Amino acid sequence: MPSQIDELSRVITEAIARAITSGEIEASLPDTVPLERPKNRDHGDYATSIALQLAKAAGKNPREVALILQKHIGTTPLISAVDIAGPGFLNFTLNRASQANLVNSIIESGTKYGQGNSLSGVRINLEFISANPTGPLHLGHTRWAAVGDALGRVLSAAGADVSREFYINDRGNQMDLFGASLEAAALGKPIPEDGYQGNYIHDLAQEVVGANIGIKDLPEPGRLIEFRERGYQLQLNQQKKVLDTFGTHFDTWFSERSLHDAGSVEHGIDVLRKQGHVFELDNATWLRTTDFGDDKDRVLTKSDGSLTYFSSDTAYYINKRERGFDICIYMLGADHHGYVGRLKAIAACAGDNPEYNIHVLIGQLVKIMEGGEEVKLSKRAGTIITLEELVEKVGVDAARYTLIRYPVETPMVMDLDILTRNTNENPVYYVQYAHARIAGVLRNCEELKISMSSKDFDPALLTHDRENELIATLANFPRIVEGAAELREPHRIARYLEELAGVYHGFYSDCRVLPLGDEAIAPIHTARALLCMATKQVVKNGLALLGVGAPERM
RNA sequence: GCGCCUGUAGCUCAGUCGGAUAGAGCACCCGCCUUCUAAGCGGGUUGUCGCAGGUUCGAUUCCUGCCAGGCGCGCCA
Repeated sequence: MPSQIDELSRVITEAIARAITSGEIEASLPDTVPLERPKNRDHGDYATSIALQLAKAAGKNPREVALILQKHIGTTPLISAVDIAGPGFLNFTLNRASQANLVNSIIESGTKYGQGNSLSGVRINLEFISANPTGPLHLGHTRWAAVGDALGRVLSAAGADVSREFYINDRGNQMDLFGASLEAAALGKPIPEDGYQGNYIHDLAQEVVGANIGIKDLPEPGRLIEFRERGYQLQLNQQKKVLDTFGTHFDTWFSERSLHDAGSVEHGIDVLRKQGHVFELDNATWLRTTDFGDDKDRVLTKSDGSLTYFSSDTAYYINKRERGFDICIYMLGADHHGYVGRLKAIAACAGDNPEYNIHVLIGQLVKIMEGGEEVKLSKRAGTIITLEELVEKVGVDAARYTLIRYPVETPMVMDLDILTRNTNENPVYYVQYAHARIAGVLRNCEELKISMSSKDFDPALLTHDRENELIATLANFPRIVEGAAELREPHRIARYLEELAGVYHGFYSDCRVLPLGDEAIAPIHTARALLCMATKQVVKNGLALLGVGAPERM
């Protein structure tokens, strides 16, 4: 079914064309017609500023242009009125009954309503969290666990072929430090100065010892390696388990070591060399990233022959592209924003388009408030808040929803006290409550044997302002999903759901769904029940995109 | 010094190609459950959109400069 927007856009374009042919307006036909939902409902269902834009070329004042277009548009089955307002806006009021047909099509589409194809055929590699396997996932990781997962769902809904990937940083000095820290903890020795200090190290060390009898008696350097490897596996499994309970799943757990073992790093450097951006200096091998806007060139192979972390990054990117991904999305913390330039430069050096093939999202840090005070987070002092602790305090749904509802570039503040309260101070309940409320109404409809068949649906009955507003809001959902995917901003889904829930609650207050008292069952009850059903579907679909539950009862 | 992010109501924050009277929740005040879930609804109060210029029919939005806060600038990983 063509959307209302397409239909309106077509009607307006044709009107402009007629106005041009008749000589009333001198202008060229615009490529697209700007159409928006006016904030103020008095301004109709849709509005366009096209007259203001054409006015310049036409040499007429905008209201005159609007008047001419208005004449050429006339009315159609979809449009019941066209008004001119303000400096020259054209405001469209749609036929309410024709809009109400949407209810049936939402119910037919079911879980598919909201999905689109704006990204169909695009293969996307979505990498997020990518923590070191040397400790529990903390708050920063948790923001990505929620947002990254939601983004994956949103991109899929837009038709993209998405693969979620967790890059395991299991190579390099920090792994040895991790091993040494575990070993020291197990032997009752002081943890190395720059080692891992948290309490979890001691617990983990005990776990390693318990599962590997005799490990404490191994000779060096085998003992340290054994602690490192056993600890690595346990810690990684713990991360996987926690993410699983959080509802965040990955298609691929990609080990940095495997990149080296497979010779991918050398291969990556070769690829870049062929592109002509690799050079030797001071006994080291460099990538000339400054050719593409990076602030300095980067070392791939150090003068002692060892490989840098940056060489893994380049190899990994090239590996992703060779696996067939069109777009590589990276989600990084604010403390890594310096990577954006060099990652883009890697893509450019590989001969790709950094504006298309690579997309880096930078998430600002999360501040935690408890008891009216900021909780200071420090790895060293062991005062990190883990994903597990957060979930324990506020639950999966509240944690996910709260982390998702803000744009990632907002440095957000999480107030644990508010999250813990099951009140409407927490927007997740506001949305979930709407879903549960509708579920309750529908249960009652069933009990009263109100027909829920689409055959008995009469769209002409849904003409109340509240009904109209609700239908208009439901109609926006596909656009919201598409926009969220396009802009990589899943928070738009959450904001939309809050609006939808509000509109539904308004409808609920003013429009009685069930027959009152001994009132006979009439077609209006069926119409409203189906409107409820469509709304429930959209709330459910929206929450599913966020990975948040849609309860039938609360 | 250079770079990225942020600055909108008392608080936490929305605000996609520039649009009409700048919004939501919380907080505060006043109403609404003898029949659908009151975790709700309706009404009221709240603004130098950090500051100063520029672009134009029109700027919270785009450009420049400045101020404030956060983060970052390794042959570390």
